[in-house]
Amino acid sequence: MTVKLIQGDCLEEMQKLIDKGVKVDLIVTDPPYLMNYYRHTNNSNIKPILNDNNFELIQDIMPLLYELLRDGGAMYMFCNSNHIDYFKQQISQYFNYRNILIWLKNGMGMGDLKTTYGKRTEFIIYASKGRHELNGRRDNDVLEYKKVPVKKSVHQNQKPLALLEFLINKSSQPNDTVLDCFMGSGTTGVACLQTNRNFIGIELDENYYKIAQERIKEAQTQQKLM
Amino acid sequence: MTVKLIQGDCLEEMQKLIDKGVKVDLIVTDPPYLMNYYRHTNNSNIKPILNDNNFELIQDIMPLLYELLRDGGAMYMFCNSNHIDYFKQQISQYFNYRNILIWLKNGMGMGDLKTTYGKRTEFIIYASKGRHELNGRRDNDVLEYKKVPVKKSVHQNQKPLALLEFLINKSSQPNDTVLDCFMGSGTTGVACLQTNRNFIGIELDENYYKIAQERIKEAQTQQKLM
DNA sequence: ACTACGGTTGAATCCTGAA
DNA sequence: GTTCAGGATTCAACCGTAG
Repeated sequence: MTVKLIQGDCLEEMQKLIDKGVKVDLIVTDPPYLMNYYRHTNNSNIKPILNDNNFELIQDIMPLLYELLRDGGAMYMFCNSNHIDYFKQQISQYFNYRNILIWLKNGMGMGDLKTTYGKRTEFIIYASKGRHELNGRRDNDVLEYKKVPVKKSVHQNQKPLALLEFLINKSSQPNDTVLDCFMGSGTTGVACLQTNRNFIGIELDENYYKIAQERIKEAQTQQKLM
Repeated sequence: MTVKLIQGDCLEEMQKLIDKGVKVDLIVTDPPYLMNYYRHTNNSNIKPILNDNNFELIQDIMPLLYELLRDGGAMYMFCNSNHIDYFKQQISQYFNYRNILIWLKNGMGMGDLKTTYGKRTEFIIYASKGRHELNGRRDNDVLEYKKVPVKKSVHQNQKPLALLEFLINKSSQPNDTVLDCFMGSGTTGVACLQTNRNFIGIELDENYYKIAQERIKEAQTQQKLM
């Protein structure tokens, strides 16, 4: 299995991959959610989120993602309910929109306690390039996985490993290549190692890039020991 | 408690209500989902679905709904994942978008078995006019209610009574007035009787209008007996 | 006539939950 | 246990019309 980690701007780096003729079999990624907020936590590893409502980024990555994905490949993009409309429309401009999957978490999110319902969900838009068949039995659109506890997490929005493994298993084969252009702390990469997929991960932030490197290296070491 | 049932076009009838100065405290409605397909069922009470992708209708009702709702009131609008982006954007043009609630059903939908995940969910967009406080404890965005079995239902997509009662209780007080401009078989009206709310229901289809009349009359009779 | 295109019909088909 | 019916769909075959 090969793991390729790239530190840099995902637009530039994806263009370089395209220029080299790279194709991937599956995209699994968790882009910035276009929100301005700070995370309230005592864990100093976690940085405040400073997206400037960067809608253009989401728009700009779509043609690159589409170009990089092989025909018949799938994409899973995390998204929260606030921007589901924008994400769905952007994705639909290039890909075949298929499902909105619901990640059903334990616990509730924050937000105004009196005027809104607690958020126990996050969305994952599933789309394909051409016809893509899912592996295994017919699962449904509700994926129930516990959150990674903040105390154990190194990234502000770390996704459960089992959830990523599920998506990878549904939509790719062993030895396929998976791309995550917003790698964060590298959970997708670890999931790829566990499921025998090659991985290409891109991350802009140096701190997260190093964390991802370490996590993936550690997972590789553990795998060799087994 | 007063129940007002109107047979007619909801655009025209809502305009008449506005002209009379009517205001409602809550809107709960289940509009056509803008889909074209035929339903496969043996229940002869249920008509095939023949929406002609009437996007304009959804657009046109928004200003009327907004005008009819009192300041501080809420709206719950059912929607499926295929058109969630369109519904959310239309609603956001007038209302304060608050949450996408997930109705978690039993069973799965149909559709391509190989390329899509089975749908176990439907969406309910919760929005408000100005600030609206929810009643009772803080609930979350996942509402688990079993489907009404087709054999027991009189409408193609009858919603569970308990689900409607939940929404009504969260966002209105006894003696408030609730509007449903796509009444269908009148489940919202029955839920209003159960929760001591006044009800205004509008339905275009004569067949469903009569069914709603009967169901609501029956619910009233049962209530008087108690 | 032959293709291209668009709109409509109905077959398919698997997991779930109720019986 | 085991059987059995049904689902806010998608796909593909099939027309009818137009170029």
